Amino acid sequence: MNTSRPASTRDRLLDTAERLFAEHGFAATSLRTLTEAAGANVAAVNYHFGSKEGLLRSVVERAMASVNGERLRLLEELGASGRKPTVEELVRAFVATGASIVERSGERGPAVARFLGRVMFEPDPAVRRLFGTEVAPVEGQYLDALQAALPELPPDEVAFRYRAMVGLLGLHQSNALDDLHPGRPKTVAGHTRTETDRLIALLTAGLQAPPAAG
Amino acid sequence: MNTSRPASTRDRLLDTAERLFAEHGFAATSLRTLTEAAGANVAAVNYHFGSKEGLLRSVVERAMASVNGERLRLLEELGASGRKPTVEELVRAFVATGASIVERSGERGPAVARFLGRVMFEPDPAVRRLFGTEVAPVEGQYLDALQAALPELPPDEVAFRYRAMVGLLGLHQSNALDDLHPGRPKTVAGHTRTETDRLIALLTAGLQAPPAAG
DNA sequence: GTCTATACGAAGATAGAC
DNA sequence: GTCTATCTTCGTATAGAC
Repeated sequence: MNTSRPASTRDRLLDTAERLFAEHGFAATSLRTLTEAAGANVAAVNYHFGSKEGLLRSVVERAMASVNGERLRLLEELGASGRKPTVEELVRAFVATGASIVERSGERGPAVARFLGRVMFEPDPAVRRLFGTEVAPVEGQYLDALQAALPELPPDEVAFRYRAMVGLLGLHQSNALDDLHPGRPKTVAGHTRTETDRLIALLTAGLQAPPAAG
Repeated sequence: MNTSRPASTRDRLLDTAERLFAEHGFAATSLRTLTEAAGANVAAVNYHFGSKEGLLRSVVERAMASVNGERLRLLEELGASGRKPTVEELVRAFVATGASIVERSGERGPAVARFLGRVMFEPDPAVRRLFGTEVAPVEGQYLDALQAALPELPPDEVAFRYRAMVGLLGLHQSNALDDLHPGRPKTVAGHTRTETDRLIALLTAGLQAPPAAG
């Protein structure tokens, strides 16, 4: 019934892993469940990716590739006009990219967003570092642009706020905050357009706050 | 060597669980490791707490009890003066409490903070809800106070920003963001005073942002 | 090269004897 | 209250079919 099911075992493993890791997290997803859902054998993971963590690495890399590309493209676009990008433009470019992957990757979209959001908060620090390695290429450029837009702020503070932005976006994407209110109805797939706008509004103001009275 | 080691198996289990859950997370901490470190038998957990999750519940309850008490106390103190608390005062009361438990609980302090920060982002939604249930009592009062301080904002938006505050504080306490920068030296125990101030500055400005252009 | 069937050793939680 | 025995499930390794 799923006509778009990828032909190769390798691709099915990547898709299934992305989906299940997004749903249940890394540790809680067993290779047996995963391979069964992908219609493959347990050993296929080891063959194609070396290990469970190797599979995770591949999923992260694939997912981040498009996000990184899009972020750098937007950053270039902002700089192309000649004038310095504002804080709001930078925040919007960064956050909207996270939100837009939901549409960009077709039906895989929501899983990609949720998966990436989750990876940054996995209990295992090695898994989190996996994410850190993948954002690194974009990070430098965004930090520079933010620093230029906030010249009165010391670099330490800019870095702190950048990290807060990344973290809050991750929480937003993983829907982790929804469970914090017991009564709150949980969002199923993504987030409404207005929730993303709310996040951008909060971050734009937060990044422009006067420096902390150390 | 450890002269302050609690006498009862139950208390030793609570302390050890808090410490190990803080260090490695819930799923990654095996009952065998835990009970061995606590000088108890594997089955002791089942006897005292019913299950591994029952143990977690007890640890969460104990840890949240002091935080909740302190937060309500501060909120009352702010309201006692007669005038309406400002956004900054509310943010400071909420965030500083999270940071202050580090000192308040003696040598257990850093573990408590890290543990609580971690619980909110565990992959298992049931675990996250455990935390949600425990913050609930304070939540209503803080939401009311925030809404009073931000009368021009719709309740939805106030709730969104409150959740962002809780989430960002959790990230701060769990040090999850440190691994996102590969080169960054990891903080060992807690956070510097200035990092907490930075968080307060960012949140205070973020919460006072103009409403999102929905 | 791709993939499957199956086996292995370690670690998990729990039930029931004591 | 404690300990042990047991049963399950995990990730990985090996051998070979196509």
